[in-house]
Amino acid sequence: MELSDKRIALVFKALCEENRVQIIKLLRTGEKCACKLLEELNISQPTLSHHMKILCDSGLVTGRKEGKWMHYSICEEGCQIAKDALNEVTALNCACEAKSCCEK
Amino acid sequence: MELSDKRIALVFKALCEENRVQIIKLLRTGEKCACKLLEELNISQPTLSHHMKILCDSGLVTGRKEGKWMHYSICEEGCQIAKDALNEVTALNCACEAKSCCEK
DNA sequence: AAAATGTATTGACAAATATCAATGTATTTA
DNA sequence: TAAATACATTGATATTTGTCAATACATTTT
Repeated sequence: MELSDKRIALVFKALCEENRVQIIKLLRTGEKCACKLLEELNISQPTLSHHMKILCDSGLVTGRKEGKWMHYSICEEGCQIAKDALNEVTALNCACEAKSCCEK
Repeated sequence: MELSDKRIALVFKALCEENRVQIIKLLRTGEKCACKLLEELNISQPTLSHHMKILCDSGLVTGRKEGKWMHYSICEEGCQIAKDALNEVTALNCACEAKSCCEK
């Protein structure tokens, strides 16, 4: 499925901030609740909540509520969509690559 | 090579803005000069120059000056680094995935 | 039911970002 | 050499973003 440019920007917005990169890397070892993530980061609880919303909006991360806990994990489908999007936007179309515009 | 979280954020910053997504997609058909890109976008020349700087800083795009023209193209090495980074930050470590923290 | 706990939301503010007009700098053309 | 061209930089401004304290909400515990 083709994503809009706006949607692609939303996906990669997740990874354009250092704390969010750190958060998703923390989730590589599996599902973690927000309180656990909070222990490992030097940010306040509302700030974490803000970042988790952006990560979930991107599709790279998903959340599961269990009682009063919020469990976050990496979403493999969302990650595959991101990888596909990155491949797509950077895919050279070799047919036209040889000559450039604006020759001297 | 392992990139720092800050460097990863810089790479994906390139793709977190809609105009920049559009720009890199325009470059898929091959090298283009700034004036050609400008024709296809609804932004001013200084704004394009600003976005090209961010794209080049990310490593996804590279620039080549020829006379008064600036030719931009997708940098395959930089794109591979971005793909590797995306794979790395989203790579599940299956050993620990089964159980979560904060059980009820 | 009251207190405690985990998380989201709100409001405020500082910092970063996107944007354009004006200007500067090379380079080319006349 | 003067004018024109292509692009970058500067300065200004509006918007967005990241941050935290305070508060609200839902759930669990006592």
